[in-house]
Amino acid sequence: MAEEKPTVFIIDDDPSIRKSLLRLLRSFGFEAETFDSAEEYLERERYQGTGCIVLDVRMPGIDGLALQNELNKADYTMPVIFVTAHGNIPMSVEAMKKGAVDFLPKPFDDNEFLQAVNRAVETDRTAKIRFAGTREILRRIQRLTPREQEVLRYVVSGMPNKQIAFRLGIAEKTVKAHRGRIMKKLEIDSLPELTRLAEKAGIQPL
Amino acid sequence: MAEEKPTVFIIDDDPSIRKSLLRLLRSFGFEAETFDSAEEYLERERYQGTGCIVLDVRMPGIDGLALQNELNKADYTMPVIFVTAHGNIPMSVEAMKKGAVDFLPKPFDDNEFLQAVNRAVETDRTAKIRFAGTREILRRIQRLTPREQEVLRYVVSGMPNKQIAFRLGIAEKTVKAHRGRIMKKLEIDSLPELTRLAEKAGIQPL
DNA sequence: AGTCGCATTAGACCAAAGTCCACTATACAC
DNA sequence: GTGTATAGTGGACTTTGGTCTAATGCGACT
Repeated sequence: MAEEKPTVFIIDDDPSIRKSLLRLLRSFGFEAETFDSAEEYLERERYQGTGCIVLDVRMPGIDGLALQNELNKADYTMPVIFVTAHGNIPMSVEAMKKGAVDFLPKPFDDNEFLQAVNRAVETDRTAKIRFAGTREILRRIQRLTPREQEVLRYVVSGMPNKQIAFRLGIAEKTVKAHRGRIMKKLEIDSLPELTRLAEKAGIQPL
Repeated sequence: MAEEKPTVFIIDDDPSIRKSLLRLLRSFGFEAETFDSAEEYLERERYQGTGCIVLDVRMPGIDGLALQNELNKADYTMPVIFVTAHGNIPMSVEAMKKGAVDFLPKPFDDNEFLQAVNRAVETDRTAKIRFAGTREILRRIQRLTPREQEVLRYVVSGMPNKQIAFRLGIAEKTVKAHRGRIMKKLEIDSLPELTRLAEKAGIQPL
C-alpha cells in the first residue's frame, strides 16, 4: 500500500497565517487543509486518517479552546496544537490539561512548529494503531450471537462448563457447543487467548 | 486504620511564600513540609505515602524544571504543581508536557491553589492504588520458582501440557505438578485468572 | 411456504487437565 | 549429618473439555 501522507488541518481566521503554514507544511511533505473558523471545520471535515489539528485560540465565533472541548466531548482524538498571538499561562495550561500536544505563542519559527507537528502526527499514529487493534477485536466479538457472548463472559470468569450450564439453565452440552463456536468464530484455539481478547474488549469477569 | 492525611511538599526559596502556603495547607487539613531548595528536597525526602509537590520554577541551584526532570528519570511519580512569578508560556507548556498537573503564575488565589492541590493528591491516590495492585501480583509471581515461572509462561501461551513437556524436555506429569503448584501458590483456581495475572505482571506469551 | 440463523440437546467418543500418593535426586543451609 | 526447597517421575483415577453427527423448535425474512 502507498504511504499515506499525514494531513494537517489548519484552523485560523488570519488568511496570511493560513497561507504561510499551508505552504510550509506542504513543502515538508504534509497534506494540509485550511479553515477560517471552527464552524467551518466542524461542518466540512470528517477525516478519518492520521494527522493533527493546528488551532488558533482567538477566533470569532467558536474559539479554539471551545472547539477543543467539542472534539473531546465527541471522542474525536486527533491531536491538537494551539497557536496564538494573545495567549497567557492559564490559557496554555488549560489547553494542555485538556490534552493539547503543544501550545505555541506567535510568532514561532518554522522549526519549532514543524517539530510540534511531527510530534502530534506521531502521537496520532500510535494512538490509531493501538485503537485499531482493540476495535478489530470488538468487531469480532460483536459478531458472536448474544448467547455466545453471554457464555463467553462466564467462560473467561473461569467457571467450569457444568456451572455455566446450571446458571443459564441449559445442558452442559449446549455450553460446549457455544464454546466451540466461539473459538471458531474468533479464530483462536486456546483459553488464555480467549481471556486476553475478552480483556481487551472490556468484558468483565463474573 | 487511621485516615492518612496527604502530605504536600513545598519547595520554594522564598520564605514568606513557604510560610503562607504551609499555613494555608495545614488549615485545610493537609500535612505539609517545606524545603528552601531542590537539593534539600532530594537529600531529605523519601516519602512513600500519598501527596504532591508544590514547586517553584525559579530557584538558585537546581531549578524547578530540572528537579522535575530528575524525579521523572527516577520514576518518582508524585504529582507536581508549579508555581512561579517569572513564568512564560513555553515554560508552562514544557512543564505540562512533562506531566505537571498544574502551573500557577504568582500571584494566585488560595482557592485555585487548593483546587490544584486537591486534583494532584487525587491523581496520586488513584495512581498509587493502581500500582499497588500490579505490584502485589508481581510479588506473588516472583515467589514462584524459576521453573514454575517458565511453565507459567508456556501455560498462558495456551500450549497443552504435552507440548510444554516436550519443549522443556520433561514428562507431562511434571508439567501438571508444576501447574498445580502454580495455582496453589497464586491462590487462584482457573486458567483465565492465571492469564490475567500474568498479563498484568507483563509476562508475554510465546 | 420455504429457508436461515439461532439456540438447544443427545450420544458416542477422545483428549486434556487435575488429583493423590509415593519415590528419587539434587543442592543448599544449619 | 538432618533438614528444606526444588525438580522430576510414575500409577491410578476422576473430572473437564472438545469434536462430530444428528436432530428439534423458533422467529425472521422472502
